[in-house]
Amino acid sequence: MKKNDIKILLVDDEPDILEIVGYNLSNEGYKVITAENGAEGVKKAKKEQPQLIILDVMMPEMDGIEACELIRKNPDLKNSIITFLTARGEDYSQVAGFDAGADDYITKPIKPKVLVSKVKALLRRFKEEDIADTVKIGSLEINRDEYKIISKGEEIILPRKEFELLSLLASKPGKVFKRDEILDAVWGNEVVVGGRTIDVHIRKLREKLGDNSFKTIKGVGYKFVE
Amino acid sequence: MKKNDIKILLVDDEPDILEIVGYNLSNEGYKVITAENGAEGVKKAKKEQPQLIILDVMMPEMDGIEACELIRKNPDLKNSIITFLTARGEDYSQVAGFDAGADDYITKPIKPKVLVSKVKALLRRFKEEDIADTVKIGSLEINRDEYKIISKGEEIILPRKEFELLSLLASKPGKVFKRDEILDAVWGNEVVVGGRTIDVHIRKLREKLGDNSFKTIKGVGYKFVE
DNA sequence: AAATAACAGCAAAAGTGATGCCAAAAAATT
DNA sequence: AATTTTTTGGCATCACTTTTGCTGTTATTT
Repeated sequence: MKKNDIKILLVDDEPDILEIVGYNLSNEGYKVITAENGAEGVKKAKKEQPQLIILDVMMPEMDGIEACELIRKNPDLKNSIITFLTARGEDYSQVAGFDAGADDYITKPIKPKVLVSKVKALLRRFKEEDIADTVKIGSLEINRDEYKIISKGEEIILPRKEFELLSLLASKPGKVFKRDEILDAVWGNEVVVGGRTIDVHIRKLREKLGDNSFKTIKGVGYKFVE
Repeated sequence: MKKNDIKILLVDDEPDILEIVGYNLSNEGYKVITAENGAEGVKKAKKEQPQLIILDVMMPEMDGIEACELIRKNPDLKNSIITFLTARGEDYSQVAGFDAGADDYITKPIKPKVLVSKVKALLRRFKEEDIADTVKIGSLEINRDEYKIISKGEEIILPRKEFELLSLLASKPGKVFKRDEILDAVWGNEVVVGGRTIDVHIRKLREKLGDNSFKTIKGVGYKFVE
């Protein structure tokens, strides 16, 4: 998982906090989602499945503790890390927060450096877990692990040869692959297949992904463009 | 792992701190080991393999930061949780501490209730990872200890191979496991079994858990999806 | 400009190979 | 010994792959 795939949900009723914390985390490369109250926070947590949730304790309507409990009840979110934002001296809320299932708390006033260090430390474990072998080209996402691709948000499962062909072409967008090269890479240099084989696979890919992505260079080969 | 099997190493040069923190944690049922300086702390950490290490930052001879770095270098201790004890306002040491590989910090003066809550919270993650050897994926719950699974609330006992196969596939939902990989992981690379063996086990699992969870990627392998 | 040749697109058909399924044998557990 | 689990081989099937023959297009030659 790359850094910019890590989502952090920030829940606070003060726009200033949202602004400054959000800015600092975005700057570090994280994808930041914000919510302005507990209810909205819970909703977005369920929808976005963030790895880290930063919850202000003191909020109108639904406070952080309650939101935390609701979030923890959701099984999909049980691996998320939840940390509270709390003013110095609110020791009571620390205890209650931990009981509600929080992993940590951050005290206000917030110091950007401390915050970022803390977030990194909290996420360290999470990061180490899964590094997906996935490549992104524009709106196309190729996932070698799962033998599937995501095009325009839609998941498509491709047969082996088609997948490998796409995988090859998309590995260097813009580069023209000669027919020989393709044959070598996808079919292996021992196997000999007829001349029209590649075309047919290209056609299948065009059907599934849209014509415009695959350009034919006559007499040479094919290339993939965004 | 029972609570009284959990070891906490406490490193501080002030006997008072050792006394009060140690007392509170012992009271909670944890096994507490103490050290009075950094060097001793590192030594005991290596020897005792505690799950949680609480390090005072300010100590004569070897300070907490240095000790932390040394501990983190030890591969056996890389899963230990390290938290610093620091006086309020020492923001510098917080940052340096995280850089040195700490997971958290606790500010002095220490409030027993906060301390205990925090320790519990820190250990919770640890417990979930290593102790409760059970994994949840959607409505499926896999209990490696007892070789059984819970699917849609119903408890199912699976034979070894079936269990291991499911366990493997479900360990990374979505990921396609190639036949070779499966053979390696479940059967071991020395043993050679016929080609139809995997199919049959997949079939059994499909019978027991429902068709839709196991997808076949022809020419590649299988994957588990929710 | 017309004729020719080379090339790629296309659809359908044929080929192939991997997987599903079964029933039965072998092995392991009880 | 009885039962359960695991493996196996045969067969059918289906998905994927490759071929085929045709068409249209582009490039080359005359």
